[in-house]
Amino acid sequence: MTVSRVLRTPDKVRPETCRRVQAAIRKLGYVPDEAAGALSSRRSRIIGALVSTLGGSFFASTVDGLSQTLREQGYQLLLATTNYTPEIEADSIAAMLARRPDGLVLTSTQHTDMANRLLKRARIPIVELWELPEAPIDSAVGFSNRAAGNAMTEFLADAGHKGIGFIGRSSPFDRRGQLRRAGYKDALAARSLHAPRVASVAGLGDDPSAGASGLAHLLMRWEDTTAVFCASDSIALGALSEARRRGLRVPDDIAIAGFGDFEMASENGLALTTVRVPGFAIGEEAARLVLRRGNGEATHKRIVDLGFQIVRRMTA
Amino acid sequence: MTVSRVLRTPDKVRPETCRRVQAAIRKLGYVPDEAAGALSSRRSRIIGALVSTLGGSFFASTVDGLSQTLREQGYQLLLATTNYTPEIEADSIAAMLARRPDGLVLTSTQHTDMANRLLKRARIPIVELWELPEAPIDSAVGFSNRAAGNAMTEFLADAGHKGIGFIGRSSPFDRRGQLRRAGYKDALAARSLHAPRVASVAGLGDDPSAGASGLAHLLMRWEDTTAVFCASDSIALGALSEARRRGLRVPDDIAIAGFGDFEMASENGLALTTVRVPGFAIGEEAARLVLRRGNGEATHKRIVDLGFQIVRRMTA
DNA sequence: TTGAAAGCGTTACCAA
DNA sequence: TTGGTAACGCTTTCAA
Repeated sequence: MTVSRVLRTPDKVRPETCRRVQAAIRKLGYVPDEAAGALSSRRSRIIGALVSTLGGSFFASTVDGLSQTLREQGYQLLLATTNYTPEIEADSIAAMLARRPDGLVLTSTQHTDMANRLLKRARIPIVELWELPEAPIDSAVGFSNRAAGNAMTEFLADAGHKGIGFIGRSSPFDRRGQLRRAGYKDALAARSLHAPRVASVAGLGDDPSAGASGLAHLLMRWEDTTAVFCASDSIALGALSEARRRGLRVPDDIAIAGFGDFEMASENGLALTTVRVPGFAIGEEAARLVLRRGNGEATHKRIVDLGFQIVRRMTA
Repeated sequence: MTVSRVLRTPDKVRPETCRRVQAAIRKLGYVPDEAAGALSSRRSRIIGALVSTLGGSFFASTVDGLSQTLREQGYQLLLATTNYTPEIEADSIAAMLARRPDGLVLTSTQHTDMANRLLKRARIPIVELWELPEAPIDSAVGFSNRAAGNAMTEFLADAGHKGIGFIGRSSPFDRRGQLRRAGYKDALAARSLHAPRVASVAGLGDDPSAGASGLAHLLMRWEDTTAVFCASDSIALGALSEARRRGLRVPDDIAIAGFGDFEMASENGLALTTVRVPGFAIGEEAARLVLRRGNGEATHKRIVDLGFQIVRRMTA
């Protein structure tokens, strides 16, 4: 009826009628059924997002940014966590596709064949986050983890360090961590410094204990290490606490740099020297991009580089 | 047709037919439309969740738990962030209701009148999280913030402290923080210790700088303060760093306790004495509860107390 | 500017 | 065990 018009295109209806309808809506407590609308119009106004986990600080702000921007545009967010498991991701993608979302946002970089097939067939905008893939499925928003790893290592080298270690996870699913490590290695090679000194800590998820054992490992194996670059601020915190336990002064005896610029890294917290990455902005931009592409604006840049920033504080 | 049965109730169909249908499904790449199913069956298999923000560590793990448990049960999660704004919450509730979710999960405790009306009328299970309200809208999963605040203050008093301060936010929307503070005051009164020593820091969201300025304020106003209880671990980190700046030994000169047991508080991180709260478990239990209530099992407990735990580490 | 009719892709219900 | 038919509550399209 006319009700639909009042709700979707109020200007196509006579003001008087409009008011009458709205009054009725209020009186009856009518809430339109978007599911029926979606079925009929073939637009769901839903965007799906897949993240490995919300813990660990990396993606939480991105989901915040996504959610906020989508809401402002009248869209809703369907969220699934994959727990770093490609099979769960594939299942979740299938489940989401069954809701006919107007777009999909992914933070993982490894997909099963099944997942790739589903994504291809879906014919909706797909945005990959937190990296700049060479061959994106559709489009991407993020920054170069490799360049970031490189930049921080260069920063440490510029500060005069001759022995620079790296602490990260060894998980094969942590593609981004591997890229940061690759950037670290690039820098060492470019400076002809020394062979890579890497402490790879087993397990998923960053946590401080990885930093503690990583620093211990590094210091035992390469005594002249004077700086460490950690793949996340959580790891850096662990390294910091291990250094303190050993009576090492930071940054004089050992410089420590993190990654992520989590809240705890701030001036009044750890005062951690780190790499700031635009987590929230990635979410906002992903929302805009997925909606634009959904509107058929295929002319836009497919890969958006939001950059990163070295933040110098007290630990390096 | 029979396809629907093969998908929903495979046991109601002859194995042979079942196989043929499944083969066809694969060959055609058929993905059922859940929206249409929802419209027809009046069950959407969607649960909506509203959180103030994912940043700040408190709710991220709860959403992880929710998402994981819902997925296991074949449900999906519609997520919205309200940015601590009751009006946004009300809008988001309306938007979610338009999707006909089978249940709603809320982390905020303040709702606008409009929101309350909508919630009442919805006739779906509503689960409130992270507190034990005296009069829940429907049901709740959490723990007593007041009891937790009380317990930590008692812990500090038991350790012999005679001057105990509290640092928290002053935001009126932070109901839970106020309850923790109330618990702190209860304990002081029960011990006949001293009048409350509260540093209320303006602003939304916990962050370390609140802890830094809070500690400075406390120490200036009440010189004989030897312990502070912070409304979150982030605040505690700020207090810790301020103490360090002042050359104060922790816990000898000043004991510092946090709240939340965030990752950074762990043994290899800050080694922070804190209150552990079951964030992930709240999410899991909320998922189970909302689904059970949706199945008409109205007999279950409406308020689930998951408790908390004082974790004694190195700072108090 | 408004209304009537025909779907959208499922599931519920009833026959066969 | 299977298939036909009628909703479910919208939007689209077309006619008035």
